[in-house]
Amino acid sequence: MTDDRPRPVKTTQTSLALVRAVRESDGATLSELADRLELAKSTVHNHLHTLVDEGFLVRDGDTFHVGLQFLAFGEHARGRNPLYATARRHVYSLAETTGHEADFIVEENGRAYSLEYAIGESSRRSLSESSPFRAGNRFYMHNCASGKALLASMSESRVGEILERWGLPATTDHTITDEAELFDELEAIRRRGYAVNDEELIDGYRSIGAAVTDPNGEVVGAFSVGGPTYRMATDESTAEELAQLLRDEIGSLESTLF
Amino acid sequence: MTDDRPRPVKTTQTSLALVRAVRESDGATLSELADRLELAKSTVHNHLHTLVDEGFLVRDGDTFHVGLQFLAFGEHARGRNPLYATARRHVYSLAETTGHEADFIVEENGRAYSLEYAIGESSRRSLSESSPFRAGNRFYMHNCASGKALLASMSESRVGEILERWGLPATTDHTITDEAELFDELEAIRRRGYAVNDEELIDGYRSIGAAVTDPNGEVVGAFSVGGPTYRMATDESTAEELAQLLRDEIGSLESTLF
DNA sequence: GCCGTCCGTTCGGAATGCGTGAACGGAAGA
DNA sequence: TCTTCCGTTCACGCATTCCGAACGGACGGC
Repeated sequence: MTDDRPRPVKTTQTSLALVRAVRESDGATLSELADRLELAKSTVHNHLHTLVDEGFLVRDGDTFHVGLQFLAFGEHARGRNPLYATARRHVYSLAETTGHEADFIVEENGRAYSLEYAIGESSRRSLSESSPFRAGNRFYMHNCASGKALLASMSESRVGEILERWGLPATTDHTITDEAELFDELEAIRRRGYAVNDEELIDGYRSIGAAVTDPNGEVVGAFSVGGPTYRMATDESTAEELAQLLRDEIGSLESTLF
Repeated sequence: MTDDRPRPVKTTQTSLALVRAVRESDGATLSELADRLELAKSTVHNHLHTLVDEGFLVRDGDTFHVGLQFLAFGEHARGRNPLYATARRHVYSLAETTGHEADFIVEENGRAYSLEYAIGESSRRSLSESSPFRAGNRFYMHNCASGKALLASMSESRVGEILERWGLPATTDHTITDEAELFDELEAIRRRGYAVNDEELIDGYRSIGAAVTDPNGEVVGAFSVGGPTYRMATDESTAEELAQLLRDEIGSLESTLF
């Protein structure tokens, strides 16, 4: 049900598809991309060269990479969020005090974007920095802890819009794919005060999240703390303990900003 | 002399021009953009909607903003640089010990991109965070300290290529616009061991920079430290002092990485 | 309460410029 | 040397983009 309301600009779409493909394969050659997207080499050629010219791709020998030009736009978008400067410090603080992975997430267009991500010392050593998480990551709202925390604080109609737009795609066997089940879960989150993600996003990854609301009661973002299942106990007391840390951090943020 | 070698994809160019315009005006409406780029409203309409659909723009009421989607690409590009993770810590360290602004810069396609930027406590208070600098910023090589430090460590032919591609545009009265003068300056930098930027980029801004080279002697990046002229003395001893700090930091980085 | 003006949106039509495929040249590797 | 891969070039035909005019809704002045 992804109706392209107005007439989409196909040329732009293919250019962007190329950029996306370059990122996904972490560098690709012209022929690889032509095969992958089923386009003529000459077509890809023209697109790649204009993208390089614009600074959005870089050529290194015969392989193309994502250009640093993106960084300025990304930083601009991130910096526009009034919470970012403050929230990032709390992410670092959370990562340090818990030793787990922490991030701050906001909603945009029905998707959850990580604005800052950090990993605690203890986890960093064992993971050797190989976490799939990183600032800028985009998630669905229904299968990550922060996303669910955000949804739980939204109006039912807003949640409905988001579900209609993005559905409930599954990424693991534990992902909630039933709408009624999700609404029950959101109710539980509101009661509990925090959200739990138990391998719903990635197998072997568990996390808990809590939302930040502004004085008008609008949700403006969410923090989460998580890690591999063997390091994140399931019992309620540990969860409560982490949730308390989240709440403290959020309280401190809210008192400085609002 | 910006010859578009192959046939540029004009549609992609206008899409990107729109994104750029949105960023420059920090949010813009459809009509504003149509006026600005001299395009029909319907054309802009189609472009904006596909860009929103792809997540590269967001719509907030009637104004469009740069989307968070850029962040993932930017972080990806930045993370590809093998020095980044280490260099960023040194940027923070430099900002803290000097109290000034510090950044780490790399060259891509003949331009200098800031990968990380930080501002020392003492400066932050007085500037109230209003610095024009930020990670992702793109500079010309010839009018910033790090850029000149990079050029000074490159082969003459490489420098020639860059100058041919980008020229020597002036941003202040102090910008070096003469090629011979620039080469003299680069010679002086090599002799001195560090580069100085005295209001060549922005009026009232002074900085010094030094390059990082890998074991093969290739330049891989540069650090710089700077601030408003009233806080950055011109006398050689202060410059030498800061240069020494830069050298120490670079030495420490090189010993951990190489 | 009405008209003027602004916004974004829609749609048919027309020319532009995008996409193709075949041919070229150059760099490796067999 | 011959093969095979790469990226590059070019002329052609048609899909697509771009336009302009018309529409509908929101706002504000008169």
